[in-house]
Amino acid sequence: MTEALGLTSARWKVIGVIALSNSGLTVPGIARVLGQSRQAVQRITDVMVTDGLLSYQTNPKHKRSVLVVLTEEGKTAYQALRDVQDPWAIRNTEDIPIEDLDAGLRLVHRLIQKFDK
Amino acid sequence: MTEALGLTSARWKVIGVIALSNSGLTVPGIARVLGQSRQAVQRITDVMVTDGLLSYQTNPKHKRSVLVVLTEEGKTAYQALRDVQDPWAIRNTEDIPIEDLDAGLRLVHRLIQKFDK
DNA sequence: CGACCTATGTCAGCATGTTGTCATTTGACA
DNA sequence: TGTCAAATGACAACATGCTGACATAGGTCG
Repeated sequence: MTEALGLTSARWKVIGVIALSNSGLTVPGIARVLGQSRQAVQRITDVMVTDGLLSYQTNPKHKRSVLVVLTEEGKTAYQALRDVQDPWAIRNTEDIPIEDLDAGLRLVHRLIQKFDK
Repeated sequence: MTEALGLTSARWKVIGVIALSNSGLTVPGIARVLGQSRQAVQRITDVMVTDGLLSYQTNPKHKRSVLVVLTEEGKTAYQALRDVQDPWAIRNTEDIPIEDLDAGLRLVHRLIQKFDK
């Protein structure tokens, strides 16, 4: 799904997190949201900045830890992604009772919470 | 969980597949069961043979594609794994109604089947 | 039997993720 | 204000996975 847009799943995740934030996130911040190491995120964002999807912005609250924001190209990619993914998600779930999906989601959350302990 | 046994999750997966087979599997066969590339499995099994967990056995049905079998050390590791994982699985699910777990499993299977289409 | 497609082994390059280490910046606290 | 722990950046080593490519073995069909 991401391939047609020139993205990969890892970049998709990063774009998604940033798109849902208001004023940009630091690299370690993105890592915390994704539950990944900051080093892994750093590598991805560096490449994405090179590719023009993201840009680093001065962080008024921290001298070294810059904020990661979407460029116009990044925002376009995010929207293109949504235009593909949303219909896909609907297509694959529309014939399943909402109660079933909800119960499944609650079960998964419950298990995750147990595993984190 | 695997770390204490000197294993990794990738090796765990391979051992599990082989343990459930009767007379050994070929590398591409393991890959098909796991839904992974044969190259990825080949790399893992090569290391595991070096480490003494697996051994390659002549395949009467194929000159080049050998069978992968568990060594005694491999069987011991598998059992040690089960001794840790089974209680863990029970511990994390015993207070959840079996109907809920079953419904969740059916939902996941249903979604996977949709995604595969 | 020979041609041809498929399966397999093998090597290479790449993407994604982890952990460990060390220097530097931040921020809280005595 | 000085100290010190936590957070961050940066680099390295490694594990796991993918795809592509090429040669060889297996099996089917004319």
